[in-house]
Amino acid sequence: MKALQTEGFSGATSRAIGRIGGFNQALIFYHFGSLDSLLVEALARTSELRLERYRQALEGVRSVDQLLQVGARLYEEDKASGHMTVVSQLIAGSVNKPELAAKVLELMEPWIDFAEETLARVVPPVLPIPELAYAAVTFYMGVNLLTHLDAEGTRTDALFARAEELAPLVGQLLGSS
Amino acid sequence: MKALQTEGFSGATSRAIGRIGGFNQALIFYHFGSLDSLLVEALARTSELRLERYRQALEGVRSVDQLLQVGARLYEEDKASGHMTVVSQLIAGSVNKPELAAKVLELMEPWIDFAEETLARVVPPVLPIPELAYAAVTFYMGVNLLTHLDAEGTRTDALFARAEELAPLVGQLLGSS
Amino acid sequence: MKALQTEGFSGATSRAIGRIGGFNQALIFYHFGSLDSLLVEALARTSELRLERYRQALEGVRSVDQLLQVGARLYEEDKASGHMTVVSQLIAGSVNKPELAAKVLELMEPWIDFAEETLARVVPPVLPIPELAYAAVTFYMGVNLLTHLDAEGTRTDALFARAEELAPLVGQLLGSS
Amino acid sequence: MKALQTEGFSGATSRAIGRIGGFNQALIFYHFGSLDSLLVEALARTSELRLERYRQALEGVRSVDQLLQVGARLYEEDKASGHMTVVSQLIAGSVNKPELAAKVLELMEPWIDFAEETLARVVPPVLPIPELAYAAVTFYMGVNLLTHLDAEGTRTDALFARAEELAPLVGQLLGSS
DNA sequence: TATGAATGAGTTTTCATTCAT
DNA sequence: GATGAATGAAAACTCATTCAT
Repeated sequence: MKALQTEGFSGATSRAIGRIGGFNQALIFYHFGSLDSLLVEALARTSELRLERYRQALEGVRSVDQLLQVGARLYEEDKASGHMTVVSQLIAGSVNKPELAAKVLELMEPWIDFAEETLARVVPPVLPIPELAYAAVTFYMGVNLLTHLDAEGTRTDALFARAEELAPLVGQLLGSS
Repeated sequence: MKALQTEGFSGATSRAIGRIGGFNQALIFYHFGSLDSLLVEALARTSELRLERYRQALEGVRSVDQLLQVGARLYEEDKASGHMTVVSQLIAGSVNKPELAAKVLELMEPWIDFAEETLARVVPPVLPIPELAYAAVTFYMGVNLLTHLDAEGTRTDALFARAEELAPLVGQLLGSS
Repeated sequence: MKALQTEGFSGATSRAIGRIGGFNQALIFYHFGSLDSLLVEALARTSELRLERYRQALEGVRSVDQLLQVGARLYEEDKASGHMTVVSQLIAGSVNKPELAAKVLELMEPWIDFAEETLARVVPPVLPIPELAYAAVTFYMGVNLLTHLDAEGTRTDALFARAEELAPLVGQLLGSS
Repeated sequence: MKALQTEGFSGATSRAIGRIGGFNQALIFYHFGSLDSLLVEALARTSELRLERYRQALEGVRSVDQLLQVGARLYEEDKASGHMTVVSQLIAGSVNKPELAAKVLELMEPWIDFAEETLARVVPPVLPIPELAYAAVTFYMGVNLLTHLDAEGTRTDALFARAEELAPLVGQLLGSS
């Protein structure tokens, strides 16, 4: 994960990973068979850990208002832990690697399901939950992708801040429908 | 652009580009000095062309309703032309290349400005236009990134379809605020 | 010559020479046929010019004393004009290029002859003039080669200074034999 | 060393070295990091070996006479072993490579010291030992440089032969001062 | 005379992966 | 489990040279 963060997908070579992790590069192949397998495994682990954390953090949430507040905190964690970079780098890096793409897609499914479950608790049922969930995930991918460009994260931070501010209004709007 | 689409950032090597374009790979360095310069140039060109197209397509738009309708069409064009892949691949590929990242960021600015101008015409002024614009661009980056995972584009297509459907409702909601 | 000085033999490429001289690299091939021909030509010209200058400066010299004094001045000129680097770089660069080596050798001959003529006027005839001349040229090649290592030339300068100082002594010694 | 001898500095490419040595060129980078490091290492080793040999061969020497005799034999060894070419090629090749030049210079220092020590034992103390030592090293660099031009070494051989012949005379001359 | 574009072979270096130990 | 060495393919980039204009 550290390698993906600092070197990007095309820089996350076996040598780089070995150097960063302080071990022999051949171990990657001994334990994982191939570089891509290691990367997928890294994605799988961080994905599972984060999903668990999301579940726990959002289980009590019942309003858009709360959702946005807790979401902002989770976003900070994702950023700090490097989870974000792993996700966006692997997605981007999977363009010409069908097997990698397939596994990434597979790991994305539980997130879409989770988004649906959560939104179902929070949003009036008139709204199309599946599409909304996919939109939320899509948006979050954009956040992932832009994270390193928007270096200090000022703009995205501002976004979340503003969203929290407006949350009551949104809740009201949706509630009124 | 074709190389980025079919091979991804890490596969868009000078050899691959030369092969796909049917010319000697050394020409890339003769004309552009480096691979990255070529890629940035490709991004700059498609970005400019698409922005021009967006301007023309959205200049008459005055409602969220219309915006979503025209937006769905523009999205289809972006996808078909390969513009999307260039964008997401270069952003993702710029993680460990500060100069590349800087240039990509530079090329993104006019889009954010454009999003602000457009939203200002379409959305009630109570809403925070700058944040909304950045959110829109972020969301679109997510769309770019997921494009190749969601191979036939079914899910994202569904998203746009649903959005168009709901556009009047959104307009009503916002209008009522 | 400037290219050989600043870039060395292996860096004196057609592109580098064109850039430094401010002309199109293809001109080298138009006018000289090949890179090596250009380099040989450069050596030939500077060699001829310097030999002419040496002849004129040393024609009146009749003692070791004077020879060392004038020699020190000629050495300074060689260094400043870049003549030295051209010589040493082309000799070194000719290791695996027989034709180049042959031409360089050819250009060296007049210098050996000239050294013999000059020494014959200056040194007692008991001494083996041809060997002494070759030794002088050899020594001077060493000076050429070391010039860029001994950056400010302090050590070689000290050598010449000391030699001038001791010249009368040497003259005496040789005269007494 | 063989590559430097047969191909010269600009021809001592990783491919050439690998081919001549009968190993994969990538090994150069695995073991030495860069081509230049390999070359410097080669110089360091031959330099150390030869210096050791020089020390041992010259330790008992107490007269110019003997010095020239032993020197001629050491010169033959230097030529046969390829030590000469390595030295001159690396010096010449370091023109536009400051780090290489620095390391070459560093490796030359012990030789100058050694020359001083030896000359101090052999030459009357009236003479300026440091300058004489530097002159000796400089001369020997010239010998190195000219070695491949003067293919069969006839002229330089003659030089040494003549010097041995004249050694007693020189000793006498110096002794008389 | 001069130029910009083009080329194929070359450069150093890095890659993922294998393998003997 | 772990390591250092090894490999062949490929990376970005540069080379001398050619050629049409």
